[in-house]
Amino acid sequence: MIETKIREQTCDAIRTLYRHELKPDSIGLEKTKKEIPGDYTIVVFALSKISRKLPEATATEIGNFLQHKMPEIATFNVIKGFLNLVLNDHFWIKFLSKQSVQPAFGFHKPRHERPVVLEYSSPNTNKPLHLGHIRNNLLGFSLAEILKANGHKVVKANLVNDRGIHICKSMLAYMKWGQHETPASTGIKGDHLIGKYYVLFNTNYKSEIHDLIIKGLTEEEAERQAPLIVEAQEILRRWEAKDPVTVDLWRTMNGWAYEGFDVTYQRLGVDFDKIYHESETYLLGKKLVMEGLHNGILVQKDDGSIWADLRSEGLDEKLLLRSDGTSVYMTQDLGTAQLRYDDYLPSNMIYVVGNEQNYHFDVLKKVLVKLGKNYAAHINHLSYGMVELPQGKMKSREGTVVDADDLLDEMIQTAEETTRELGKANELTTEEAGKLFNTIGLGALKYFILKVDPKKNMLFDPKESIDFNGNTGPFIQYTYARIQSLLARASAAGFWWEDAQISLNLSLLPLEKETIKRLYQFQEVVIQAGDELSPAVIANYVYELAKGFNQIYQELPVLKESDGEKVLLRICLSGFTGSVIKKSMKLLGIEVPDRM
RNA sequence: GGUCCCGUAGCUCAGUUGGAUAGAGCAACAGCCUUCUAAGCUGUGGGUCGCGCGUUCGAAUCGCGCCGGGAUCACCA
Repeated sequence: MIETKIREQTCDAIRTLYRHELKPDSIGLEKTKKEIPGDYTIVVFALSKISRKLPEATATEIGNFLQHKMPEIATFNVIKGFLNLVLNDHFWIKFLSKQSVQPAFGFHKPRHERPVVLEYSSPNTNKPLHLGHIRNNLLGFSLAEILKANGHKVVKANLVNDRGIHICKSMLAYMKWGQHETPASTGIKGDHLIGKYYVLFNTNYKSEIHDLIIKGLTEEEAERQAPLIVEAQEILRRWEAKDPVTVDLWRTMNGWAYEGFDVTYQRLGVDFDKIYHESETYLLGKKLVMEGLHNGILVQKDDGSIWADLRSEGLDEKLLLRSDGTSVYMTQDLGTAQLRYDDYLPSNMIYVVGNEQNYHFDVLKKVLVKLGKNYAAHINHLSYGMVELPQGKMKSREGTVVDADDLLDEMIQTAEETTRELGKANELTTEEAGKLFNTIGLGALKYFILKVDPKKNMLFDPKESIDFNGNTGPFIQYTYARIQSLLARASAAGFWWEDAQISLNLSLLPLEKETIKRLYQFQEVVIQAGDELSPAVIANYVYELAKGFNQIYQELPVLKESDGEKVLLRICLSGFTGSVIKKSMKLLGIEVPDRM
């Protein structure tokens, strides 16, 4: 990469001119601002201490040295302490003509090392997926693509939370009021049917609490003593005791949830290499806890409950096993971490989990360290922000959630309406049109979510449906489709961009050069997205790329250009841009249509 | 209350290993389709980067203190 070379040569310049050693990384190198002539800028303020000369003089000396040593540098200019280097067009055109045809451009060769286990999705089987889960799933899938592009082996793992008190609540409500209805008998998608009973439980539980408070109990007492919660706890005990009737219903209802989830996953276009079930990992967790107790690392209280004392590490005590011997969330997560480590010996275990669980992961790591597990250091919590509605946080129990399936339906429907209004689907078959609406609707949704920095909370307003103009998925898809149309016309005229022989002596217009430079950047953007675990880096990049291309498309003729050499250059530039758009979108899990 | 995160244009977001006059989109207004797809392009207006102090040649970016918002501190997950 040219940046590396500039850094190294700058160090060489400083060594030669000022007898001083610097590391290439310590050179302040950035892309030149748009309004100023130049491609790369070296910030020399800090170097003037070494040269003991004014910043301008230092910059000029280094500039002269670099221009002499690097044939890529055409000229340079100095503004205050900024040394702006102008690379010659030859360099950029050579890059374009060589790299545009490399299928692996921007991607790294597989590294032969231990895999990364990337956990994402991890639904609870007591309710259907909502917008928060969509963010999780899109982030997880995209990150897997990005890590693969960086040469990592990735195991996409889904840890299904299929046991616990929350499932028992849905089960209890079903036993009481279900009247043996099933997804088949009601026509309701399995996960939604279960969600219905979860809500039903909570409604009735709430009114029981209300009644008890009226009878004089405190809120806390009422929450603990309400008959429904006591019954649900009894079901959890029966389940852990493997009571056949309980296990049977549990298996049936979870099966409904899985059927429902599979449909939603498929629509979202996400998948997994490995499914873990809490019901299969909690026993290992229990075992780890018991070992810790016997080794004196954990403590047991009088009521039989088992705890980790983390007070010396700035946290509190943490329950690991209830007094009745049943497991909590942390118990199984200890087991899952161990299992995952044993299964893959991963170099890195990434958990895509919301930032509301930051404390959980602090505790998880510290407990594992206490238990002597060195792999705790490789646990990496990708803590993403909440999706908030205008009224605030979504709450399943209060019904203020944006359901995943409903949202997908709406997005696809809006895509259809918009496309028809523009009169664009007329020539397509029903099947093609359906696929296109799906591509656009999902593209809009996915891009909307992924363009935001994962770590930040984001707002979704259901009343203002997601846009299709401006900085959006469909805008980028549209740019891609335009390019494909252009290339089709080009090949009809006898030009194939893949084997275009571009003259290296052309001079570039500012718009052309800008886009070539941006294509060059793709390589570092992929690395940055991988380092930062941030699809948003890719999303913002591809938007800039598409925007820049649209400017070219609008202002410069491609096929109608009179200079044949220029036609080749622009076709090649168009084809390369299309290819990088497609790659970027693939890293986001977004498809691009050839026509729209 | 303790811990952590956030606060950039009317709205949604970029920009944060310190660098040049702080950027996009949406919304508003004004233009551009007899020429490669107008889901596009061009232009105008819109900012005490929450507030204050400090570090620095230089702060939206780093430090400290406030103000405002959120998360979490469960024998929930």
